[in-house]
Order: sequence, then structure tokens, then C-alpha cells
Amino acid sequence: MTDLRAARDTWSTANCSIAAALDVVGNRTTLLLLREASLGTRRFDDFARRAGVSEPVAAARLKRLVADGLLERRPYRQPGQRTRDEYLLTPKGRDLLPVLAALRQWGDTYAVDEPSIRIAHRDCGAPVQVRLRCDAGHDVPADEVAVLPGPAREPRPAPAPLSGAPDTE
Amino acid sequence: MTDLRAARDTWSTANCSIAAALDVVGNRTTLLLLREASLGTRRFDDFARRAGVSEPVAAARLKRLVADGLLERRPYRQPGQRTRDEYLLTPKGRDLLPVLAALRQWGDTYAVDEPSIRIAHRDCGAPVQVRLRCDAGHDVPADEVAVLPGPAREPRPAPAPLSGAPDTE
DNA sequence: TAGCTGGCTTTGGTTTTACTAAGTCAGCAG
DNA sequence: CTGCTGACTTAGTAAAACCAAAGCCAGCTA
Repeated sequence: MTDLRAARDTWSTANCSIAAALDVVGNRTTLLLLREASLGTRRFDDFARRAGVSEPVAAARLKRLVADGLLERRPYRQPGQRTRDEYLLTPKGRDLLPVLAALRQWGDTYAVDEPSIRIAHRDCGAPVQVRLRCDAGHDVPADEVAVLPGPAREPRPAPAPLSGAPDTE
Repeated sequence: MTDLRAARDTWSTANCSIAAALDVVGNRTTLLLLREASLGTRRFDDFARRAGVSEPVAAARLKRLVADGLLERRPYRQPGQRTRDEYLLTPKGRDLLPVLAALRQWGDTYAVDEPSIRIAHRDCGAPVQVRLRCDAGHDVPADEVAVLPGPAREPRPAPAPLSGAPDTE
């Protein structure tokens, strides 16, 4: 009983992927900057203004995002202009798009009257949604999700997370 | 030109669903507590310990989550024990599961050696993934997502966000 | 060569967030 | 009616994040 609780505490905290992801993108301004990057913003002052953060903060966060490999900083030049630096999403950064899309979807549903942005499939124009899907091809509603220990651990005795009795004591 | 930029600044910031969602869940500890709730944690001290935050912080955040309607606080009692309070995910809170799943998926890929948890479809046992899908039924890779202004606005002249020239100047 | 502009950095101060340690309160066990 | 335990709250402090204002530097333009 206590063993189970201890094990649970361990796999909640130790190398949890969510916690690890949050170490990189776990604050508001970082996600707002990534939102901007995903919308095509490239230049420093556009990032700062559109994300609504001060320049020092934008500088620090962008630097961090480059160091973490989510953005790439690259010189470019437009004809008749001097060389500038731009920030572009890397594949690693682009893979956070589902996170942004999931946040947007939730915000559309619960936190905002009328969404200011839609996302669509470029090739067919249809609206894009975030879905949970299992490898067998089923759409998985939130209440049909089961949580299991990772590859290296024993299966949990009581796997149903969203129903049943509390899991301690 | 300046009009376009001004419009863009407006719909980036004003009633953006992502920013609105981040006002509710835009910090690390809130998301860790929601992770715990989604894993079946119900009791105060389990939340605090498993999320790795101090009790005052857990108390404040849980209170906020209840006020925001993501968790419900409910008395319960186990046989032979006194009455206690437990925290349960509401449907509104459960709808954040895709956000957590997307974070987990990204963390599994980029930030962690071996994930400590898997999620599966309860009915068929197959692993669950987060996907972007359009209403026409296509899987949409990150680089095929197009961004469009919301229902109440004019279409954007240059909708391609992840390729092409910078969108200002 | 002097000015302008983009892209930052520095400075100084405020707010938010978090931690530890200790205290409170309710109710069941003895 | 005393103690114990779970569930918090309070107090005091430290650290992080953020902001506004100002400064700095490079490289085109004139």
C-alpha cells in the first residue's frame, strides 16, 4: 500500500515528460512568443510588441528559445536594406504546435467569446482540430484515456484514473 | 501596409484564445496539479507532494482552479474515517487533457530519455497520441497548417505562416 | 561623416511566485 | 476530554519575472 504510493510519487515527479516540457515552455511569455513564431513573426520588435512583453524580456526569452533549439536565429536581408536577424521555428519548435493548438481550442471553447484566429488545413481549407487518437485508429474522448506506467515499470494495479475510489490510504 | 501590421498586432493580442487560456493555466504549477488530477490524485497533501510544490502554493492554486471551474471540491468519506474534501476534474478541466497530452508527447520526444508514463485507449489498449486533424478527415502535419483571421474579420492577404518572406516592412 | 533605425542591453524598481516553519481547526480514537 | 491526523492558513523571506526608460552599436542613407 505504502509501496504503491511511493512508486506513484516517484513516477509522478521523476523524469515526467510533462514536467520536462514545462521546464522549456512552462511560462506564459515563452508560449506567447512561440505563438507569434507559429504565426509567421520573425523580427525582434514584432515579437516583443505582438506578444505584449517588454524588450528585455523578449530578448532573454528569445535567447533561451534559441539555446533550447526551438528557434533558429538567422541573418537575412531584404533588397535595398541592411542585414538583419530573424527567428525561425525549428522542427523541434514546430512540434509544439499541437500544444498551442490545444490551448487555442480550449480557449475558444471556454475563455473567449469570439476567436480572433482560425486554423485550417492548407491543402483543403477545412478547420483543424486537436484530437486524441489511439494507434488502432479510434478517436479517444478524454474519459476513455487510461494511464499506464512507462515501458520500464510494472503495470499499475488500478489503472482507471478518472473514476473509482481515491488512490491512497 | 501599416494597416495590415496594425490589424495583425490587434488580432495577435486582443481576445486571443491562447492568451486567454494561459491566463488560467499559464504557469507550471497549475499544469502540474492538473496532471495530478488527471492521474487520479484527489487529496490535498497528495497534490502538494506529487506536484512537488509547497502546501501554501498547492492551497492557493487548488482554490484558483476550483474558482475557475476546472476542479470541483467535494466532501467524501471512506468507511470508518472522517469526512474529507477531495478535488475532482470537471468536464471543463478534463478538456485540458489534450494540452497535457501534447506536452507529454513533446517531452517524450525531446526532453526525456525514457517516459515514465504511457497513455492508452481504455477500450482497446492501444497507445494514444495527439493529432491535428481537419474536418475533412485528413491528418494535418504541422507544416500544412494555415492561419486565418477569425469569423468576424477579413481574410489575410498572405496566409502562409511557415514559409515565404517576413510579414512586415 | 552625420543621422537614422533595428536590434538589442543596462539600470533600477515593482510584482509575482515560491519556500520554510509554525500555527489553526475539525473530528474521530481512545 | 485529550491527543492525533488531514487539511489547510499565516508569517516572514528569498528568488524570479516583469516593466519603463535610457543607452549602445552597426550599417545603410544622404
